[in-house]
Amino acid sequence: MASKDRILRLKEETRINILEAALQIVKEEGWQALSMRKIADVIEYTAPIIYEYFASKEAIILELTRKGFLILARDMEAAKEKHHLPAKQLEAMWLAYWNFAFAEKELYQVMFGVNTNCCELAKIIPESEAPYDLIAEALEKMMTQPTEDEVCTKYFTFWSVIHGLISINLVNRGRSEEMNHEVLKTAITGIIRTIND
Amino acid sequence: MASKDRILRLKEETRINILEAALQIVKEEGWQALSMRKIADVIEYTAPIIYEYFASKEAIILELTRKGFLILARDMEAAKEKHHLPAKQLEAMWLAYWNFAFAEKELYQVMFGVNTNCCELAKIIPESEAPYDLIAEALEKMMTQPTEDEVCTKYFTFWSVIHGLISINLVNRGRSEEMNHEVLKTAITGIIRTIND
DNA sequence: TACATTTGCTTAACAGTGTTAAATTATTTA
DNA sequence: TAAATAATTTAACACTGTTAAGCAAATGTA
Repeated sequence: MASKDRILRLKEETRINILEAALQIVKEEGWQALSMRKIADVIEYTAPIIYEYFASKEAIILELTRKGFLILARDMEAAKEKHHLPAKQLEAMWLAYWNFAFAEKELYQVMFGVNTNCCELAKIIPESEAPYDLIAEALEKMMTQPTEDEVCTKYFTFWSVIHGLISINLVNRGRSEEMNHEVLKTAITGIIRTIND
Repeated sequence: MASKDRILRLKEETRINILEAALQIVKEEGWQALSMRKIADVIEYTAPIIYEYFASKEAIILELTRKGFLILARDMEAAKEKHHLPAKQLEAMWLAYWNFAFAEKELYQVMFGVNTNCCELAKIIPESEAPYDLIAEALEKMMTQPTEDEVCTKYFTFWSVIHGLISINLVNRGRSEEMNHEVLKTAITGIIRTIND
């Protein structure tokens, strides 16, 4: 009964088609536009048959998330293998991580909970620039020859660490209080040390 | 006609009620559970009257976002005023920022695009731990006396900077390529310097 | 070949969403 | 009191995820 195999192969194929269709829609219109009926449209079926392959929309998203982690791991491993010095390996792996985030930004978004809906905030909400102004003022006083560019760079360095740590804590909550404190301290003193340097 | 004033005051009041109801629902059930009909239930009206006060659900969310930025700015200003040394001011302001994020985590989420849906990822997707394993291995080789705790701390320090910078770039896209590179380099070399220190 | 059964797929439906228009009720004005 | 205006609701539309019922084609069995 080789026809059984053929049918199983076909089923596996539409499973893949569903995932590909979903990712295609997300890449074209964003996560919020993803719907079961749209996926069905792309694979030229009606919505209910998707449930023969996935328990829910959530399950499809989860599978894409899993695929994302597999690609990320593959990229980081490849980067690691190109070097022998641990320090170089570190640098290469984080660069691979960085590149992955932008090459597969839709996957990165769902893997680490990054919403892109609220872009161009400053134009709609002017108040959103207050934090920058406050920090920039202090930074300028600390620098011997402050330039707009340098202040901005330092600001983003600080902001990145802190926002990153907050995001990580909010998304997969937990971590010990001490570790957070340690991370913050290490990062902030490390960055402050690089001012006028 | 003082009754005009009274009516205007009442209208202003239900406007506030709508915003408070929305925030209440979000705090109790999360952003994804927020709906116009639920808001209407809380303020004891039917959904359509909300449109007399806000053009859309999006507008309500935007107003809450704005309120969030106002609170954040107030907190940071208060922190700044308590110190004179710019370095101390910086530290205090970032701490205020940090505290705000957890005190008003729902507001922080919508202000900076942090999704909390995908928590406890490691339990559902084991592959999500691969990046940690890869990085940890390299970190251990670099440390003279590596402990699990220390490796973890360093990992999170790195991850925070990079994820933070990525998030910021994805959410309000833009920034110059050079600045990103500069921020990354500054942060990474700064952190590496603190290893075995 | 003829019938029964399973499979693949679709249509219809339910409960929910944001949003709008029409209908209704209450309030104010003349 | 009657007319006009404002406040509020009901009904509806187009969408969402999801489930159950129906149908039609392929398959298994006699």
